[in-house]
Amino acid sequence: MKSDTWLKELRKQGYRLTEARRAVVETVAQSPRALSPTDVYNLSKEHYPALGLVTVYRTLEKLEELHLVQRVHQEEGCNAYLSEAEGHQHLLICTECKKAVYFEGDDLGDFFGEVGKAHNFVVNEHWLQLFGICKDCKRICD
Amino acid sequence: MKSDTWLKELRKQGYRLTEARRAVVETVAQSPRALSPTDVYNLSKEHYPALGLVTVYRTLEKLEELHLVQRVHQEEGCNAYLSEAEGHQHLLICTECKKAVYFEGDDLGDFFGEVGKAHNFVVNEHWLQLFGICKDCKRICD
DNA sequence: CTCCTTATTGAAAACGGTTTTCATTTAACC
DNA sequence: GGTTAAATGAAAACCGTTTTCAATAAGGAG
Repeated sequence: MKSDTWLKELRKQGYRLTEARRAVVETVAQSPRALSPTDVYNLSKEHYPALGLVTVYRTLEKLEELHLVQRVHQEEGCNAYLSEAEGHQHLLICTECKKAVYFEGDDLGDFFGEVGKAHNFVVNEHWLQLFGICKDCKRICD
Repeated sequence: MKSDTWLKELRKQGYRLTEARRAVVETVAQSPRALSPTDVYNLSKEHYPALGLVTVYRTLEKLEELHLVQRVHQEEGCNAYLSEAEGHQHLLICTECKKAVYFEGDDLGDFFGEVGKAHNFVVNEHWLQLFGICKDCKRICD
């Protein structure tokens, strides 16, 4: 269970495990799409109604510090959070249902180096995201 | 002169040419890096002190509508604006001085299609940005 | 199990960037 | 020059995020 791993990791860092934190972690860990703080708040409140929005912000901050979640940029906003993949991966996001999937992009490093060289840059980071329609949503559109 | 082209384009769309608008357009058109609304405000004020921040927002909005500028996402924020390139191009940004350069990425389409197929997605948009250090800043770092 | 310390919490206030409102100004056409 | 509606800047409203603070509760010590 991903949320248990996350909780264990939080504990290992010396953070306390509270009901509020558990609710937030559970929500984010099991979501197939990136969630905004408000999304997390609304979803988590169902399991822990006393939850405050502030706690959502603070917990997301910690999860990001520990590289358990990452911030995702989309057309609709740049403040959504998603479980991070292990290793260096990139995102493929469905523009209909917002489902997010990771893929490997190892092959691209060389190309990026070339681009850099051509412009007299030393490239040391890249940021790649694909957008499309997933099979499930495609079916509905047709 | 890029700013003249932009002003002409605004006029063509029926917008009026004001001093405030000229100042904003000039600032953004000639900037080598993406600028936040506040950046634009401060820089433009030097040429037109009566300028209001609201006008900056409104003008940037129009320039974006006309695809003369695009919004750029960076570590520091997602609300900076840069002249748009003609055709489909990607950005290479210096993390030191923020200078932005466009490059062609035509070769990548096939790869992206493959990634999509492997995950049962129809990919119809991609978002790619490289970050590095430009020659000028490299010299200073060394 | 109970006590104690201190991290964590939620409510409310503060904050900062963006948008709306509105009376005034001014560009563009006659 | 006169007219009209678009555009302007100041102020207020707005909204997502952060800070403040007193109350709560997690988790280690006894």
